[in-house]
Amino acid sequence: MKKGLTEICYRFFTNLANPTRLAALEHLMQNPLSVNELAAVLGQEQSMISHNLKPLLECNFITIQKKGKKHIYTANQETLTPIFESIQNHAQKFCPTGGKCVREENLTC
Amino acid sequence: MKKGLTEICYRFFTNLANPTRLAALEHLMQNPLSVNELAAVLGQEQSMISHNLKPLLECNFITIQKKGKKHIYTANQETLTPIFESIQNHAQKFCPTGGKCVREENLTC
DNA sequence: ACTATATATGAGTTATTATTCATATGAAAA
DNA sequence: TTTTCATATGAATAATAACTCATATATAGT
Repeated sequence: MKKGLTEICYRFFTNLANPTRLAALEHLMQNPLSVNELAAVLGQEQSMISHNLKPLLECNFITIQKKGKKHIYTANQETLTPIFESIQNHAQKFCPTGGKCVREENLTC
Repeated sequence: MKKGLTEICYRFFTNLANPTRLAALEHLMQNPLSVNELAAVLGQEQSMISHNLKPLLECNFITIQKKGKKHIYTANQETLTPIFESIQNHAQKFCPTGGKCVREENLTC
């Protein structure tokens, strides 16, 4: 692990450690959506979606494409697909019962 | 992205979105260490290290091995190596200047 | 220009998470 | 069996991040 990666990783994980942003990404991974479309599908206020898309955009987890009034956001599949796959692998191997861990004493993973 | 993965990812990212835990992992990726060894090398209090190792252990990002009084912690390379590699890839491709992003308008990634 | 629509931003509040300090537990040595 | 060393835990405080509401900006249509 290179020097400085800790800092990059911290920004990376902090950015993604948010249920609204993850839910937004989950939808954007399937197809690009506008802010209001995301708000509708997630049942959240528009301003909350905008606030949460901003950091995702800043770290290029998503890209924006402005079509008239609408801002269409697209997921960065190149980055996100392998990350989510790694997490799925970890979950399958180490948290197989979905909420409980392999090791008996650890119940919150 | 499977249903429920958002929740797993949230725990995953929340757990890792912490500079102390990332710094600890950075060292543990190189070789297993005890709590006090980590405290020394990170210049942090023992209780803080213990507090931060706990969630890492709970999600099996690290494992513990008790040798007498000492508790030796080992990084889960299988999970962590690909994750950190993915992040490095992302950083190289999308944040090449280390702090500034590819897209001009995004300066905080 | 004026209105409607879509999104972004700011500031205040609330909620969550991290840190610290004191203390408890547990294992080995004297 | 009590002392020491190593780690863990609890509770209070401090720090950080999220959410909400009001409002600003920007684009397009009338």
